[in-house]
Amino acid sequence: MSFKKPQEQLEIIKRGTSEIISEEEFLSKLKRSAEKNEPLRIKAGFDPTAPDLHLGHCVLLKKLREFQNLGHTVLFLIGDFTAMIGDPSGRSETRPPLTEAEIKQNAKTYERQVFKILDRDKTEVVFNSAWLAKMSAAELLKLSTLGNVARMLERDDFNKRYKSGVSISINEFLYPLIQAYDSAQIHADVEFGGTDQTFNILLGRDVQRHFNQVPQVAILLPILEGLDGVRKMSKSLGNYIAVEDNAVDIFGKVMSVSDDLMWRYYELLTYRTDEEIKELKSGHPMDAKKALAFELTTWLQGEDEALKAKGDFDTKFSNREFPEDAREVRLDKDDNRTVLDLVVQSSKSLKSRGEAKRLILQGGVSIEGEKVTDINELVPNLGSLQVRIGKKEFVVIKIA
RNA sequence: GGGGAGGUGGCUGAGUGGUCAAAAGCAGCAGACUGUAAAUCUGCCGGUGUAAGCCUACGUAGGUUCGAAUCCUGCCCUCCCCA
Repeated sequence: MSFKKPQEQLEIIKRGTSEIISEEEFLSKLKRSAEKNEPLRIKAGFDPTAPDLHLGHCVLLKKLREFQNLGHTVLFLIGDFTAMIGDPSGRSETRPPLTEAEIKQNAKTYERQVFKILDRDKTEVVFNSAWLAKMSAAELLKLSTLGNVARMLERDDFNKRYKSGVSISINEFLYPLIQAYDSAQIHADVEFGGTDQTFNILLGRDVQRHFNQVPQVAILLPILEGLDGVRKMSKSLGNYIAVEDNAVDIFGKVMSVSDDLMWRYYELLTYRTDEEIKELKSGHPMDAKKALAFELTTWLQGEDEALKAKGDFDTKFSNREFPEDAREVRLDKDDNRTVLDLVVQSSKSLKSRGEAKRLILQGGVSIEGEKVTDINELVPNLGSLQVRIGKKEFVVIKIA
């Protein structure tokens, strides 16, 4: 296998990254790889507790894929051992430790999602339990001497939590070290992560030096904002687009994003060149957004699904028509069925009767295109009815 | 080990015996406006009920009281100061 010129590779990888530490080191690694005709080992670590991958992860995965396209090997590291202990980092509530079976299950889910984007042939999936489970207490203690409290407290999130009086448990101090140790174990040439991983990745360099290895290069990627446009995309904030969302949802969620955020998504998630983006900016924002939605949907769910999703979106929202493939619900005859009953019986999204009542009273429900606001109005007791519940739910109700 | 502060709805955070299903903000939902944008404005925002009400809920288990998020006791958890 032959590699592109190191300088060219650097340019490709550099695009869209937030920082590379350091570029010179990276370049020399690329040079050596090309000379020896050996792929670089690119590490990316994942926590198996949250197997619901979203676009935030995709920023990283897309970059990894670019590396693979250049001929390098991705080491997809699943932090199963760390998950088994129960990682409390980030949030105040401690997560319950996962069982071995759960972790296996999650890892499978991971692979299913990840290979939508990564090249399976150039990926090695590794579990850190392979070496950590065997680690002795003595070795762990030795490792822990490589870090110190003052340094740990430099890390931004620790620092904030410490100052504001939020608890930090000892094992959280161990996590960065363990992650760093992983890098030494797998002899990573490069480690990838979001900018929030800076500290951990840099610590990896120290640990590798300790083991007489050439330290890994840190490649840091920007954090993708979620649908709200402010906070980072994350599952717990509910502002995410999951890799496994269905095409209609992906398309719809992208369309609901603000114009500003749309350009950010273009930059971080697509292969569009600067010129193309400029061109799009000069047109109507909605066209650009539809193009983005289509592109991302295609990426994750394939073109056929994306086409359907686009069609669906156009009928529902652009043309405000009732979609043809709306969900169908069959109900038995009932002479006394009110609008409220109908909505409660057919909706999937409403959690309580009170919520349904509110929705109707506020004008969020229409039957056969007519807005209905009287919850006690009786519904016709025959045939089929097109019912719209809230913004997103469309149901065809068949009464027989 | 000693001393102090605290744990409230998805989150932040007010509330120190009845007027508390609990202020305010954020998030969420709906309507108006639109490009299903965003921003803005309006309404809603524990469950059930047409409603009065009832049920559940202020870390947890008890207790005091006609009445407790509020007072007392035990337990769990967090933070600060001292050692």
